[in-house]
Amino acid sequence: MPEGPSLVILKEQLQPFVGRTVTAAGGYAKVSKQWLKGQPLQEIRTWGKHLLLCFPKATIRIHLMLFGSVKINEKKKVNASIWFRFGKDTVYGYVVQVKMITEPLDDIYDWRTDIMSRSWSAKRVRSLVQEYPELWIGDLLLDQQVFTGVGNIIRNEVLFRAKLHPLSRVKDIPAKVMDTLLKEVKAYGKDFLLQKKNGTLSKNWQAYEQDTCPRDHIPFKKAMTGKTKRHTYYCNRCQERY
DNA sequence: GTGAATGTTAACAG
DNA sequence: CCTGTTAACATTCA
Repeated sequence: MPEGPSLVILKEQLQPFVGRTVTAAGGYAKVSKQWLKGQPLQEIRTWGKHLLLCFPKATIRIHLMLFGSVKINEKKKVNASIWFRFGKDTVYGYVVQVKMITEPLDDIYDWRTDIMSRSWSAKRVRSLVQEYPELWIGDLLLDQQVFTGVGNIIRNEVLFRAKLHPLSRVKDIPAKVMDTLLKEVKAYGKDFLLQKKNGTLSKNWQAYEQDTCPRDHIPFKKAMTGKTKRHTYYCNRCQERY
């Protein structure tokens, strides 16, 4: 369930808990939790696929990985990796990876690469991209240090929108095409968020999990491209390979 | 029942 | 030592 935009939705759902105080916390995640009791939830942030629950003493980082979920007052059969009670309400994190962060967030996170952040900077991302001239763009798009919050769906949709082949070498991609790609990453992040909210996300996919190219009406290629063992969907005709 | 899926990292082999 | 592969963590859906 988790690419950058899904985390933004999660953050919004949890917003009512900001300002409330943890009355108990637990879960099987190997992270200390006893300190959470009595801590008010000060703020919720996201960095790509990281959900950051900020308390005075420290921040709890939650990553949903592939199967994780965060639920409010929904007790499942399986134990929660972590849970927080706020009086009568409980927030559960199921099958999530949990980490405690004590450093100031600004020291460890570069908000300029987060596609869902107001601080996102095409300029910053472009200069980072140039540090990997030999990589295939399809691989680099999944690098969270460069394209923070991009997952396999966004990767496929954005390559299609930019008419760019996943097996293009970064150094061979014309500047204009790279600019288009960066613009589409940001734009599709926004579209993803809106479509997910109104339940039309998968309906609007043009490439991901599709059989036919909507532009050329020929079959998409479905393959594991590059080093990444994730499926890529692309059209050999309209997505140019540089 | 089987396999694949919006993910990442630690352990291992060469 | 560096690099590439495999295992591991589980859940849900087709």
